[in-house]
Amino acid sequence: MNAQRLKQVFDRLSEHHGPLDWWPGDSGFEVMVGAILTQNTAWSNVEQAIANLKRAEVLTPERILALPPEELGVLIRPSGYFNVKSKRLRSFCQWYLEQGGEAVLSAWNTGMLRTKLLSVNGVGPETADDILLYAFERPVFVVDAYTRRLFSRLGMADGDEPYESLRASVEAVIGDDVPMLNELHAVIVIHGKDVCRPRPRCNDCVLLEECPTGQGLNRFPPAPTRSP
DNA sequence: ACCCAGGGTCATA
DNA sequence: TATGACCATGGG
Repeated sequence: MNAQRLKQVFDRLSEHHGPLDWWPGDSGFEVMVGAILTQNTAWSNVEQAIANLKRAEVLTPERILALPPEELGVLIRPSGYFNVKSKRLRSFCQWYLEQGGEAVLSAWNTGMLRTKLLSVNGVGPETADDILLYAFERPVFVVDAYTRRLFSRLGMADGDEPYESLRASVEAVIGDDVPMLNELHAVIVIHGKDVCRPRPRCNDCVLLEECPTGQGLNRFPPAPTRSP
């Protein structure tokens, strides 16, 4: 990963979209719940689910566990996969309480905390890194589908590398700058939602000059297939 | 009607 | 290691 290029891309996206002040949420626990609910799901759907949890006054690990799984499913239904996510939320809350809550979890170093998060059923690498960065403010880079698409179209990555490979290459450039890691993932997501769509479509791409066709990032040809 | 969304698990080869 | 099926709602 070219350090100068990455920083240039960050600066342009940041000037245009930022500051975003992520993650939306009133507490660390709410961020964690949101990270699970937003798996492969539009955030607007997650907002409805979280609003339901708040209205029912059950947005705490104890209250969620005290809820019959079927009722939990009804509350989070707007976020999709509600049977799966109901089970995942319960697994996470049980783990969270077993571990002793947020204060105790905060005492672990980042590597240990990450390993612990990944041991929870329903918490994969991206969800774990969402939680580490946005709930615990640890210096990790979150890799998601938007990241792969953007870096791939910019020729900065293959796009289908292993998660850890892409994460490490970005962290090697950014270092332990938590505010920058926070903002970087945020602007990549917002840019992805607004402009860098799966299908060729250019709105007002701030990376216009990166595009050889002069029509914006979305008119980039598909990533070149790598030779075996 | 179709595409997409801030993934993860599990079975299979 | 690496595919593929599966999970489900809501907005454009």
